[in-house]
Amino acid sequence: MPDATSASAATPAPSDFIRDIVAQHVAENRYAGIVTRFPPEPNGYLHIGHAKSICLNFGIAREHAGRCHLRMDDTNPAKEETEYVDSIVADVRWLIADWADHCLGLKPKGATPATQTVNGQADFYIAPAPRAQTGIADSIAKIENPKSNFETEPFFASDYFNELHAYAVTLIERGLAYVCDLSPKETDEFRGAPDRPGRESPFRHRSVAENLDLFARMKAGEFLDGARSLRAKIDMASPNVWLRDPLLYRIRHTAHHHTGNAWCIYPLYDYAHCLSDYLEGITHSICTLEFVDHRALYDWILHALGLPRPLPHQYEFAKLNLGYTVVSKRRLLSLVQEKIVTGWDDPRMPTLSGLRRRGVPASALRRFVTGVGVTKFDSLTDVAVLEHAIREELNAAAQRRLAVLRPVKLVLTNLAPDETITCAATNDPQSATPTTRPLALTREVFIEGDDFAEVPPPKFFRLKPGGEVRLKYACIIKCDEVVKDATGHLIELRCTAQLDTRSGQPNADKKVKGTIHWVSVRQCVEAEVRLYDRLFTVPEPAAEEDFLKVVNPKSLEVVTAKLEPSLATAKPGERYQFERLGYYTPDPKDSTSTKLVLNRTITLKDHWAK
RNA sequence: UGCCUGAUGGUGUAAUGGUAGCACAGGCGACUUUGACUCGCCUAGUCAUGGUUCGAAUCCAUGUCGGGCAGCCA
Repeated sequence: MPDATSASAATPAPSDFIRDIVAQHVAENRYAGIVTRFPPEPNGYLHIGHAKSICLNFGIAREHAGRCHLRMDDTNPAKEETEYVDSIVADVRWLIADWADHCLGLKPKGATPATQTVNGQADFYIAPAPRAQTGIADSIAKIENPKSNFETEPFFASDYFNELHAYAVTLIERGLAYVCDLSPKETDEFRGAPDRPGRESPFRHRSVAENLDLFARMKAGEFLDGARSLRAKIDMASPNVWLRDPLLYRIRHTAHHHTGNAWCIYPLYDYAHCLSDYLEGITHSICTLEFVDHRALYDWILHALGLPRPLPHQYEFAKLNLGYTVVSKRRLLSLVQEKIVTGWDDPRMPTLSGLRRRGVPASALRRFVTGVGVTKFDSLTDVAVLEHAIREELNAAAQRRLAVLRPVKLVLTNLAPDETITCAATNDPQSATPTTRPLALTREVFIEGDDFAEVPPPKFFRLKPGGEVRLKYACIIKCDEVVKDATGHLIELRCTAQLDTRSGQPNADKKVKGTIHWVSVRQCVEAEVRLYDRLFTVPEPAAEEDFLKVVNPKSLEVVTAKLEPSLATAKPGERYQFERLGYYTPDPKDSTSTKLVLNRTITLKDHWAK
């Protein structure tokens, strides 16, 4: 199987109960090929919970040389917008890049299902854009650039409205669906309760001819919203409430983002989803646990139609719950509206766009969700697992740099004011063939405020009065004097540099307990650095009565940092490890060539801090 | 007092009738010009009670606890 990343090449293919089922089907030759789908509703931004689903669906497609269709589940005209379609495509593209983009199933722009004959029976089918012809990378590029005349696009459930309508007519003709005049409120009352059977609608036994006529008039726009609906005729006494004559179509005189004003009746999820899967030739329709009860309806609709091709099946897994985070759309929205964050892509948000902006690599998200596994157990995953995955990826990929967040001036009294000593700093210590860059040591440097303590706590092995530490990549220094102003505030530290302890010098091997980072006062650059922390103070903010009350007031701290000069040209997309501090990346929105703005993706692990 | 679904260390997840393992977190130590990384060691678990079996996390029964379901949302 194709695999571009070395990290995942070393990782064995994941195994879980759904993959076991798929493998079984492959062994049995049940389908011609494996086709999954990721079907978001374009009414919000994708978040880390979606990442689990995306990686599962694309992962399975990838492991079986199959396809995963990206489909907009857009059957509700009132809630969906084109703006979201674009962000969803971009987020999915980013998450699967260099991993499963060869499995991304798209369709020719504007394509709708075609009629075909299977075993002498009429059938509808929508073919994906051929891989060889369009070239995934090419088609994606065009999708991402709306100015170009692209020829592929995601699948849209709304592209199937004609076929869905035809299927509904078939259901009516078979006496399996009827037009119901009950109001929404009455429908509710007639449905009964989980422990109490429902009652049949008085309109349940209309003739086929009357149902056909009424349904046609619904479509023609003769009735008001909610005045009538199309219902499946199943069983009002079923213990499964979703089988109590569920609604198939509702009337909505509302324009749709994709079909405009072509329709005033719109199919509901349960009706549209199984058939969309069928039309696209999906084999494994994987969704979350809340749809378990809907599976009987999924199967009922497909079987009621007597469709000629192999039917898709639905499988359910538990969605991701992550400690210290919320993902529900309502809560995410209120974080934005209450201005607790700056937007959907605020680096503290668990949205894919927020995580991306924060500097989290897509590979880290994939590593994370793979590690979490796929089960039916409703669990709460420790954020530490996510953080670990991020550090793993970044440790291997990020260039090392020196930066000081909270500068304290330090004077090397035995260096002349204009003297510079060039040191070699390692860029990539994890590499088999590390490279270096020059760093200038000067008389005045900045060190981290945290790295000096006038009254050191026990086991403090950084700088203290009379103590020695190594300046990373330079030499050992000794703190001779602490200079303070009249109010007792620290002005500067006066130290002696032991130049013969530099690399290559006679005493290079001299050991000291601590090594600290630094930047030259004369040669550094300044930057705004945004220090992010978790957004909430409790592991399960969604369980709070008011989750806004447990927002972490210190989730963002902004500092003006001093950076080594090589960082002056840092560009968005680049990721650095500031030694002894953490991983940082230029903010793609706010960082400019004249004003550097960096986001802290994550700190380094720090046992000492505990 | 309905239906569906689940329960393995602190957390997540393996073991599909045959040695309860892995990862994260935590602890101790080694290494270290990053208190990082890496490496070694350690802590800690089968919801309960019965049953079947030579043998049960696994199969059966009962119970307990958790999650989901009664939108013309998805």
